[in-house]
Amino acid sequence: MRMIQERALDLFDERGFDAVTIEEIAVAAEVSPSSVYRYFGTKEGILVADEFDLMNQEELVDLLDPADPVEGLLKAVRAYESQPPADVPQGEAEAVRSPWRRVHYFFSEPSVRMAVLANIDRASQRYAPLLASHGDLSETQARVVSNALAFGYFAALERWYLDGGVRPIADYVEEGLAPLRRMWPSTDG
Amino acid sequence: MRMIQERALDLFDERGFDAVTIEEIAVAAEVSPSSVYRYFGTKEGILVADEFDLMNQEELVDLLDPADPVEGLLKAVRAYESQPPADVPQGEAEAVRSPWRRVHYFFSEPSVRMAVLANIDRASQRYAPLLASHGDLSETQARVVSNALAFGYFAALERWYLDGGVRPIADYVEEGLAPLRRMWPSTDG
DNA sequence: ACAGAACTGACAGTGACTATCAGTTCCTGC
DNA sequence: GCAGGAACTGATAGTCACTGTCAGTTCTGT
Repeated sequence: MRMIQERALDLFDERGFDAVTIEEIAVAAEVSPSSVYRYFGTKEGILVADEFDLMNQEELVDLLDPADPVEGLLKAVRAYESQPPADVPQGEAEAVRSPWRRVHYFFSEPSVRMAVLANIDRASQRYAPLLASHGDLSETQARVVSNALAFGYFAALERWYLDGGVRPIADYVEEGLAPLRRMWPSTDG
Repeated sequence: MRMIQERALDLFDERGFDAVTIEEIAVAAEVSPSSVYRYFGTKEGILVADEFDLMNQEELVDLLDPADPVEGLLKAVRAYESQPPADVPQGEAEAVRSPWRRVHYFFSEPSVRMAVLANIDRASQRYAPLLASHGDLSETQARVVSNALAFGYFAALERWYLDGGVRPIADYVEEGLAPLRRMWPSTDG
């Protein structure tokens, strides 16, 4: 399954997202096209799959403290960035390990961008109830704030991408989401 | 062109979005499938097209005052809601005029939802520079805040939909986006 | 009346995605 | 060991959204 992702990524980098067919990916990964769809559902899913499981884990309920969600989000991003590089041979170099290679397609390929938006939307839908139950927000407000955080993160990630991915993502999240912190005046300063 | 939209909407209401093909829509609207694609680009576009031209107009630069964008957004929504009913015969009843009929698909049909998200994303991208130039936000912050507003509006609209569309949309926007107002403390209270 | 632009329909083709069926592997109870 | 079922995989056929192109038509401006 990781095999499919890596082979697909190789082909995408080589010839572009649109120019690669599922059939070719299947051949390169030595599986059937059926299996590709079983695993990822869509072509975009190969790139987007579980990218935001970062937000899926129930364990993150603690992390995304409703009293200060921005700080929680920052913690999650920092944890993600500092996580031990995936079980990839060190020699394969940064290109494989770094999020850049995949994230690049999030913002350069329109259909992938849409898939990411949909994923963030789903993550936000799951998070909103937590915000409503633990905070002092109405359901509507919780949904709005949840979207503000989730898509605010997306905006920060895009800035990171547009800057070439040199500085840590967390820097952009911290700076970009600073205005949103005013929403919780009790934790200001 | 409005003909295509209305005929398509009739078919969607009758048999469901997925069960209707572009071919059938073309036949019903007495045009060729080519024309449908020329006008709307995608099947979802028939429902989503210019739904957010509300935000496209440059005239809204004045409306979406960077000093108080939430209030500006509210004004825009109120203006949209109170606009004279489209040139539809009065007899055809509310169902055609009201936004409900189309918005319904925004939240019930996943692919349409994705298209709406993409549209909001584009609108936000256009608005962010205004926020950066007129306000005291960095580019990254402007982008984040722009997304917070745009997708916050989306969340409020969904709540309106989930409630059955009985109260005005502006009510949900006003209530839902209240927390975001704290971002501009100067205009608070 | 005429040249060119703008619009439309017809056609052929691509490829993502679905549904279904049959074969294989793996896990369980006896 | 071995029947039986669940889980996984591959193969096939089919649908349909979407693209590109070309020819015919209508609508300009001069």
